[in-house]
Amino acid sequence: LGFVTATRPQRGRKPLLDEVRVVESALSLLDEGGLAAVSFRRIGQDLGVSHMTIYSYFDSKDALLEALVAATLNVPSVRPREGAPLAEALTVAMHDIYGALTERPAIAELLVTLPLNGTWINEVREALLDLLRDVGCGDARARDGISVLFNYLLGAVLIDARRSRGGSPQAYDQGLRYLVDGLCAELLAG
Amino acid sequence: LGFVTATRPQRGRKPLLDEVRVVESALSLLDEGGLAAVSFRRIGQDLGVSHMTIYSYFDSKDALLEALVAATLNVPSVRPREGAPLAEALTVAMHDIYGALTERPAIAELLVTLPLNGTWINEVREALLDLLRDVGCGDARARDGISVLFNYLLGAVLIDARRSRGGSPQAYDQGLRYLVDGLCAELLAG
DNA sequence: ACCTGAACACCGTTCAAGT
DNA sequence: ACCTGAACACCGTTCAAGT
Repeated sequence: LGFVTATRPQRGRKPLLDEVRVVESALSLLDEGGLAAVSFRRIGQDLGVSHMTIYSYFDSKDALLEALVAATLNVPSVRPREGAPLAEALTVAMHDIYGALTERPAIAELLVTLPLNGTWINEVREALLDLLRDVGCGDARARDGISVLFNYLLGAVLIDARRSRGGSPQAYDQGLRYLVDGLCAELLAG
Repeated sequence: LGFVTATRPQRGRKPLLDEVRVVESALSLLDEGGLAAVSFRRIGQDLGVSHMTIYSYFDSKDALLEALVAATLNVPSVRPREGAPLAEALTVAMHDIYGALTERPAIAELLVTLPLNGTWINEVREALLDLLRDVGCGDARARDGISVLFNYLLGAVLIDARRSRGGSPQAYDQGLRYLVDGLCAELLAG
């Protein structure tokens, strides 16, 4: 569960919990009962503490939810690999993020609902931007490209998650191909 | 506010309200304070009735929220116009839906959160499918096409709504062009 | 620094009762 | 059929008090 926890001076009583255990409990509640099942009271019950104890680790529910998003979005392939062609690197990264969000659609809902003040979104964003900048395209163009791809990714996850009689499973790859092709053609030509 | 209300036998007391007024109140609360401001209690207060009276018009909060989505998505251009080229008709319809959702981003969130059992989503879907079928493409292919476009549309609305330092305003049209071009090329060739 | 229960201000919804 | 207030089972969060 990759998110940073500052080392503390350890004065006073030893903590019963830590941020990771709270996040794990929250994620298991999320997987079982959806977003509605994630509450400070249920987490406290799950961990055998007062629901108020959770405030020792997260200042608010929004702060906890942001940690859930960060833990989910932390996939390795968004880190740029050297030497790989642009289209392939982009496609792999988008595919992995898609996979991570498809396994936990509620996290995609949070991506939409949350204020997104946290640092994690900027990290993911910058990593993807580096993928585009490596190929020598300008900053504004790279931002538009990321926006285009991420728009499509988020929409795909959210719709596919609750598809009743929608498109086929290949529909996502099909659209992604259109976008990557059009994007790369314009980037390399311009 | 285009959604159907069945005419009733009118036995017993004359209603104080009707579904349209409830929806209007809910939408004004939504525009002022976001989704969090939409509650049966506040609507009742706004309309000068008990919060329980709202249950006379909508069986549950989800039913009310679905009506809000239906009222917002009811844009004229999704109805097929005869003689217009496919790419143009699709682009216009997508553009109008995009505009409607951009003015009320919370409705896009609802599109994501809600179960979507209602009939309205099928109507919009069928209307868009007709646009594709008019050009003679198969049913499965048409569904995939709609899925691709709608994925992108929803993602774009949700991201653009809370964009802090994202892509430029043209980013949406750019991606839409890639998708429509790729889609039409494949449809007409295959 | 961490933990706790009571209390506050909200929810949606059920119920029983009124017209 | 429509309207209502009390009550129930939940929330997140503040507060004061404990270790």
